[in-house]
Amino acid sequence: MNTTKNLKPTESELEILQVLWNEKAATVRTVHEALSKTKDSGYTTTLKLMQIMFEKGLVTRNDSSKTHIYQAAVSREKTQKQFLNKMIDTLFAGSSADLVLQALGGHNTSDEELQQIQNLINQLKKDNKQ
Amino acid sequence: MNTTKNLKPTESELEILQVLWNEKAATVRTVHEALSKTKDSGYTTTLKLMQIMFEKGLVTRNDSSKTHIYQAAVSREKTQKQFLNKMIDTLFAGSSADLVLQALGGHNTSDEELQQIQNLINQLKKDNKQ
DNA sequence: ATTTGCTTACGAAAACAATCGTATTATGAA
DNA sequence: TTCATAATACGATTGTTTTCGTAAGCAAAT
Repeated sequence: MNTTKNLKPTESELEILQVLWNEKAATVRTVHEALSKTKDSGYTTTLKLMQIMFEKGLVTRNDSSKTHIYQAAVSREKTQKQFLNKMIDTLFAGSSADLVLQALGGHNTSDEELQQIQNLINQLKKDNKQ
Repeated sequence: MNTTKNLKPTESELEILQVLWNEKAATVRTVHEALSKTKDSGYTTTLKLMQIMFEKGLVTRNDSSKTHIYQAAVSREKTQKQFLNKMIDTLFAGSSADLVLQALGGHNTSDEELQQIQNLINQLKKDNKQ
């Protein structure tokens, strides 16, 4: 059984999670600084968002010192899967293959990446044979 | 130059577009009926949403008869690409390959679909050589 | 002609998300 | 100890999305 609530992070929450996933742990200040590169909202906005995320259980925090340290409480992979499934559902009529085709076409993908995907496909083909 | 405004459809608007893409053309009633299978909001809600979508230019409509006929004004492909890019950006740190790997793993993909993807990969590899 | 039923139009409420201003508190430096 | 700084807490505002109620129009059936 999984007690984790299945909350879909909002747009802004995703941006914050992105930073936390990269940094592993970070203060509001650090997160805000990172976000400032691409958007310009105030510090208290970031703070408030992170407090809300804490209430929702999207992040954990260590408040043993005055400056709290935050960590993501949901994994990158799980979140990716969550959004991917939603997207396949509402935008690709349930076909993950269509999504893959669309993602690969109209995009530059390096040989290296192609090889990675190739490997996975080979693996999946083998699995299908079982 | 492209005069099409680049509006990102909302969640509910996507659901409606999905129906329109499938049906090619549909009345509010038809769309609402289709949506009713998976959600339960009232008829006028669907109506209002479609009116808003009309104002935004997301759909066109033929109002020559009392019962208007709607069509999607944005293509499925263009919209897919729009969301895919956004997602790769905010959730996969810019790596479309990561997205593909995640979409293929943890999912059942038929041999047929795998073959389709395989073909595209071969094509892309060839293209990369140019 | 009147009623009935389905339609659009549209304002307004409710729900949700993002933003900020201000008060308060902890901490280290003067 | 006092002061300056930087942090949290949190209410309030603003903006956007979703929802619905109600009015008004049209058309077919009675």
